[in-house]
Amino acid sequence: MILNQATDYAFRAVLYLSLLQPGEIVEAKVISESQHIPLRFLLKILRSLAKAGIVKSYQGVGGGYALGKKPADITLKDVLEAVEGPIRINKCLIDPDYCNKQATPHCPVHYVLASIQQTIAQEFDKYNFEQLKEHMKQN
Amino acid sequence: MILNQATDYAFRAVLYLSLLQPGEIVEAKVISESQHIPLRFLLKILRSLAKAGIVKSYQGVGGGYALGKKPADITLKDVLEAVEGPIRINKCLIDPDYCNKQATPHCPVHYVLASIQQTIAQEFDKYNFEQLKEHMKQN
DNA sequence: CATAAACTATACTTAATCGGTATTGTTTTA
DNA sequence: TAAAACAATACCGATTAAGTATAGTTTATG
Repeated sequence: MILNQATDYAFRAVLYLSLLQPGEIVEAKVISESQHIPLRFLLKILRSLAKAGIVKSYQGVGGGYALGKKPADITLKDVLEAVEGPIRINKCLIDPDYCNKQATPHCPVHYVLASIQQTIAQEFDKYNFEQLKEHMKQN
Repeated sequence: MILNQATDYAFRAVLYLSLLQPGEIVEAKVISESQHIPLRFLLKILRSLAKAGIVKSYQGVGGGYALGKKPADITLKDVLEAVEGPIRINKCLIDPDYCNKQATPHCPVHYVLASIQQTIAQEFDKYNFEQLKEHMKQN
C-alpha cells in the first residue's frame, strides 16, 4: 500500500522537467544531482517515462531529456503507471482465477475493492504537473 | 500500491466471523479450511485483529474466535490498519526527515500525496462489514 | 570521420519485505 | 491432569525492490 521509491523519484524528475523553459533539455546527471536520485537508477526510470511518452529523450552529444507533453497533460497517475504499471490494490483484481481459488465465487470483498481501486486511480488522475508547478510558486 | 496477502485474508476472515450467530465462536481451523487460509498464518493475523479489538479470542478447550464488535462498527480501514499499520502511500509521509534529505524543503509532491493518502484512507473507511454482509445476501 | 558525450538495453547484485512455518509456552475445560 | 485451543517469538525461503555494472548505440563536433 505504498508507492515505489522509483515512483517517488519519477514524480520529482517530471516536476523538475516541468519547470524548464520551452525547448530546453537537460542531461540526466543534472536532474540526478539536483534531486538526489542515483544516476543509473534515474536513467532506468526515465526510460520507462520515455516509453510512456511522458518525457522525450535526445541521444548523443548535447542530448538529455525534456517533457514529452505539456505539464497540464501529465497526471500523477500517468507517471505512477508508467513506472509501476496499472494501479492494482489486490491480487484478485489482477488474476480472475485468484478469487475462485479462494473458494469465494461471489466475493463481496472483491466487489468493494474494485470500487475503491477505481476511486484511487481517479484520485491520482486529478493532479497534473501544471498544478504542481503552481503550487511551487506559492512557496 | 497493493494490499498484503495477509490483509486480503483478514478481510475474508472478518467477513466469515460477521456471518456467525450472536454468541457463536469458531476455531481458527474452521476459518482456515473454509477460506483456504494457511492455519498458522491465519492465527498470526487473528492475533493482530485481536490486538485491535476487531476480534475477540477465547483460549483453552472449546475456545476460538468471534467478532469483538458489531460488523457495522468494523470498516475495511480498521482491518487493513490492524494488519499493515497506518495507511501510508509514500515514505515522505512517514519520516519527516525524508523530504529534507531529498533537498526539496517545499515539496509540492509531498503536499498532494498527503491529500491523496487522506482520500484513500477515507475510502477504505466508507465500507463496513454489515454492508458486506448485505452484499452477500444479494448473490 | 573519429571521438566523446550523452542515452539504451539487459543483466546482475544486494537488501528488505512478504508469506509462511516451527517451537515453545499459556490458558482453560472436562 | 490431559488435551484442546490460542499466544509469543523467532526463524526461513522466495520474491520484489533498489540500485549497479557492462556493453552497445546515437549524434554533435573538431
